[in-house]
Amino acid sequence: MPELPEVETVMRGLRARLEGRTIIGARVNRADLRWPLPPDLAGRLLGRRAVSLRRRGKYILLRLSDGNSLLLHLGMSGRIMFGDGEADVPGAHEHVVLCTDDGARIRFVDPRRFGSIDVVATAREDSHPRLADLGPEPLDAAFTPQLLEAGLRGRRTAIKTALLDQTIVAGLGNIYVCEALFRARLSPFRSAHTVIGRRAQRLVPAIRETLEAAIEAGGSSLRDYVQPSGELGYFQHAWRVYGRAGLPCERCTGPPACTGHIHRAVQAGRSTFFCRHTQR
DNA sequence: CAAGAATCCTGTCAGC
DNA sequence: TGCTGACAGGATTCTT
Repeated sequence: MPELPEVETVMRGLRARLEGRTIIGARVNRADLRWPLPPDLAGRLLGRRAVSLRRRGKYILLRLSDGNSLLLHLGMSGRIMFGDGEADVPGAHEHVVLCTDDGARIRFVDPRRFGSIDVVATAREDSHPRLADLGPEPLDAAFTPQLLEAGLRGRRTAIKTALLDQTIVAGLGNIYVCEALFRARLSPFRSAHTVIGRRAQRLVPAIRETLEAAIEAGGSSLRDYVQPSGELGYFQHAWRVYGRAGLPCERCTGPPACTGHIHRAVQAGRSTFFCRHTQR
C-alpha cells in the first residue's frame, strides 16, 4: 500500500507521538507477519526510550535508547493508528500495540500481514538485509539523472518495471511510478536503458515533484488508508493516470478537443496506467 | 545475470 | 442478499 509519501507521512506522525517518549507497555497479538516477529519483541521494547525516527525507502526506523532500532515495513495494508486510554479488546488485525509514558497508544494494524517488523543494532542499520541493497533516496540531492542512468544501464526491462525495483530507486510503488512517468511524458513500456540524457533529466524531477506533491498532500490513500492521526489521506484526488482507465487525459483534453484517454495495461503482473499520446 | 511468474493474506467490489 | 472471481499500495523466492 503505502509508498514513499505514505510511509513518510506515517513516520512523521510516529515521530510526533513517539520521539523522546518511553515505552511503558508493549503487546504482541500476532507474531506471524511477513516473517515471524523477533522473539520477545515486547520485552525488547519495554522500558526503552524512543530516541529518533527516520525513513529509508518504504521502511521506518525507530532508534531506541538501548542501541537497537526497530525496523518497520507496512507491506500492502499496514497502518499505524493512534489512540489513548486503557487496554481493551484488540481490534481486528491489531498485531502490535505500544503504550508510551504520556498515555498514548500506538497500534500496528495489518489485515494482509505483508508487513514486517525486525530489530537491528542501530550501528548496523544500513547493513540489514532489507536495507543493504536499497537504491538511492529519490528526494536526496544525490539522486541525479546521472545516478538514475547508472542504475538503468544495461536493463532491457520496461522503465515501469525498473522503477519498481527498489535497488534502482528506493520508495517508488505502483501508483507513483505511473504518475511520475506521466509527468515525465515517458512511455511505461520504453526499455529502461534508453532513459538517458534528456529523458533522464525529465524523469528525475518528475519523480521528485510527484513524491513531494504527495507528501505535501499528506500521503494518498486507497480505500481505507488512514494517516496516523486517523484522518484519511487525500492525494488520490490528484491522481492524473492511476485508476483512471477510460477517463480523459488531462493533457489531451482542453480545446482543441482530442480523443486521448487513459489506458490500462499489465506489466509484470501489475496494472499500468498511461496516456498513449503524450507518453513516449 | 536478468526477467517474469508464483506466492504470501485478507478485504472489497462488480457481476450474476 | 449471497456467491464467485478479479483485483489491490509490496517484495521475496522460484523458474525460465
